[in-house]
Amino acid sequence: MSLRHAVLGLLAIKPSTGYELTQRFDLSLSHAWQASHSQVYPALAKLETDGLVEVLSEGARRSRTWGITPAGRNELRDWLVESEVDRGQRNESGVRWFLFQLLDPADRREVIEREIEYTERTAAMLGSLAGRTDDPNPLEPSIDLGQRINAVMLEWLHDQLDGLPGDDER
Amino acid sequence: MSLRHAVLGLLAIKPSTGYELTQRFDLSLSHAWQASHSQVYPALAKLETDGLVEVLSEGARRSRTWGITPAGRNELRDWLVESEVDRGQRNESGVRWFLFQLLDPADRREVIEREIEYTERTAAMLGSLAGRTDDPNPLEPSIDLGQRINAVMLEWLHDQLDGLPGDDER
DNA sequence: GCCATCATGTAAAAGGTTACATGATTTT
DNA sequence: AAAATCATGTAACCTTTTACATGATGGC
Repeated sequence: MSLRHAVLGLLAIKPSTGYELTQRFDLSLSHAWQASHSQVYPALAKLETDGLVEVLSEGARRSRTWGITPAGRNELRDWLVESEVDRGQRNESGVRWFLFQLLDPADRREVIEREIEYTERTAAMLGSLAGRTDDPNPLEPSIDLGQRINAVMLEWLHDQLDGLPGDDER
Repeated sequence: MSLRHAVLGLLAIKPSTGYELTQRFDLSLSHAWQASHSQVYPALAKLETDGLVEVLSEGARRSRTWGITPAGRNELRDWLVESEVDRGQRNESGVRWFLFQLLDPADRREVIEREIEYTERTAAMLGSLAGRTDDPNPLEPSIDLGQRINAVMLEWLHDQLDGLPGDDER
């Protein structure tokens, strides 16, 4: 279970209310982890009983701002450094590309073109994230990685398109 | 739910018993999808009532070999071509790299080195898969993609290592 | 005063993992 | 004959998603 670690991590970056955490899962972690508020609130309650997070302040509308405790930082650090990475992560795109070969050329073309569009949109999004020279962005490394992977993905997709039986033949 | 589609896909490649399917999930799809036998058997039963798979033959030890029906092929094709890709795939490594910045340089070095080892092992494994020139491998494209992504990953990891505060300073 | 949004929670249903259970065949 | 492996299934538990439910505040 790494929902708790994702929550700890987000709180280590910045204290937040449960509501804000839900938004941050959507904005900055949606490509890697999702959690809706119905998971976040119980998770915070559990982390509190474990002494890993604490309420820093209470605000309007019954809101509570949570922060990570020193014990929470230890737990997070141990997870990141000492624990085994779970490599058996489910990946729907992986399944799709694995089964891709079963499609006839016309369908393959359609799938590839759809994916090229998506990849180009992602590239643009990553580009705008990286382009902010004003602040020294601590996320720069993972954005950079995303851009590099996106680039090879695009290349590969075009190679796959080129490899299709040409529609100029008769 | 794409467990059903993964099962349909594997059966579209080759008819199998439930037991063999479990093994094939482990061998060829473990990087993208896992399913244990306790998931596979009920899934086959469900797919049968839906008319998407059928028993082709019964063998020793009460074993039954399943195949995909024409309706099953339609369902699989529709999923691959017509349905939206679920992009919100959970990715523990993604979370880890996102939170990576929170670690101090010594810990970062440890994590990167561990990851370089893993990536090199993966590269070797992919290389041996791709090196089989004897059969025209229909999985070649996804192996190729895996190799390319692995290569940028390795580059990025070395760049991250180089970017760490040097331990030659005093 | 009404609506949108902020804010927090619980409950039901679906999906997935681990453990339990059993029997048949092959290998040693 | 015992052990390993093939082969299938169910049950309990945990996690995740979707739906239900409610109240507070700020802007119009």
